[in-house]
Amino acid sequence: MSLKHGILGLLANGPMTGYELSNDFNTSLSFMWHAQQSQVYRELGDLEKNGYVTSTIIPQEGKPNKKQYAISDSGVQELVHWLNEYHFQDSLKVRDAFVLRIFFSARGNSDKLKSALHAYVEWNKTLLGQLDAIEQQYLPPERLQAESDALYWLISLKKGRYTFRANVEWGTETLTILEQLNHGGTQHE
Amino acid sequence: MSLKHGILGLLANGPMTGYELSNDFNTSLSFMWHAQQSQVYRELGDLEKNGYVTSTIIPQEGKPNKKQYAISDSGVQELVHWLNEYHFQDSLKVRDAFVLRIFFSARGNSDKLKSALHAYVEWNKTLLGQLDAIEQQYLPPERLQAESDALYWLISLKKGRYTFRANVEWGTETLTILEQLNHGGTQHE
DNA sequence: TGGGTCATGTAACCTGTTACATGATTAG
DNA sequence: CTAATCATGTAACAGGTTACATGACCCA
Repeated sequence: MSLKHGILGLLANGPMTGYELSNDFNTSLSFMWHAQQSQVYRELGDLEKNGYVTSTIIPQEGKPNKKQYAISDSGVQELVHWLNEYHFQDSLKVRDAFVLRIFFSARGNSDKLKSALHAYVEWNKTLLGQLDAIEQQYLPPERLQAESDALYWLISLKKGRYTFRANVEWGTETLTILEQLNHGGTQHE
Repeated sequence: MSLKHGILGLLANGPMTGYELSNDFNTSLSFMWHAQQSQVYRELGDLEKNGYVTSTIIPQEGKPNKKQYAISDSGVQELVHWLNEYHFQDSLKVRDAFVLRIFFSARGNSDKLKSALHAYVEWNKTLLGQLDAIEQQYLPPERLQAESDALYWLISLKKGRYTFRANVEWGTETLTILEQLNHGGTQHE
């Protein structure tokens, strides 16, 4: 239900191609909504069929033609309607295969688990660094003063920070617990 | 891919019915893996078709018959194989419609947003309380000493705590930011 | 007498994933 | 010369959601 609205939201700031949209969902937006390229193209097809967006083909030289999508009036209407629903229950439906594995890990290999946790912590630190880069690129201080969008950008970004920081803290604490176990005696596997 | 292994993991501790499995995924396990009842029944059908589980019908009086599933040898094998993969990339693919909405909220109604955030914070506090209840019910101190499973239970539970706590902190900070905005002057909508 | 729990599922639909296909240009 | 980037998509499949269907028992 929401990739649709993610696309409409982006197009509300100006026309974009499927390629550009897809890149955004895989880079600067990936900490709040991730999507596959093939999914974006399919969704754009549906949106156009339903009249929420229109498309124009832009010829290019030396590169493949672009197909640029623009939001329609009914698209804006649909976006605003969705926006004001503000329910959050769906976003709390967790599906975390990594934690699920750990839950069953008495049957697993504890060395593998430790190195996975280490990589997990490092990766979350990398993600935190990416958020800093995004902030520097899209949210210079002068923009925060001038544009009302920028504040909501910043708030969303903070959500990513809280999440990844929590992951780092949990991972680090867990590693400590597992190390103590090893030194303390009883070893599984 | 992982509901399958979640079911196998639970069945590794003893036989269960679809109804019981489904309840677990909607209550005590929901902070790490959430699943619909209909999904559990479908998955059990597939697992049985592939020989990972076997079923026995247990007649009951005054209640509908139970269909109890037990894990097979190849099921255990499949579980252990999955367990030792330990990759975490999937669990970091975010899809958070609430944050996405906020990202576009310059076009939305800020009073609605504030009350939604308030509810979000309260709900996350409720979830934290549920984790405490789960810990008290399943993880009394004596069990942590005695059973090696219990440690991994606890670690998974901590993940839920970190996550929901981060949500509370982010929501609270965001509310403060939005309040200041209102008092400071410029109002959207 | 109305709603909750116990207990099984099916069907239709929507969303997400993986893999494939094409083909020119550009940077290392 | 090889890999990445630009740019479009399709097809098949896997996984998740919503709604429906049945029926007895228990509690307020």
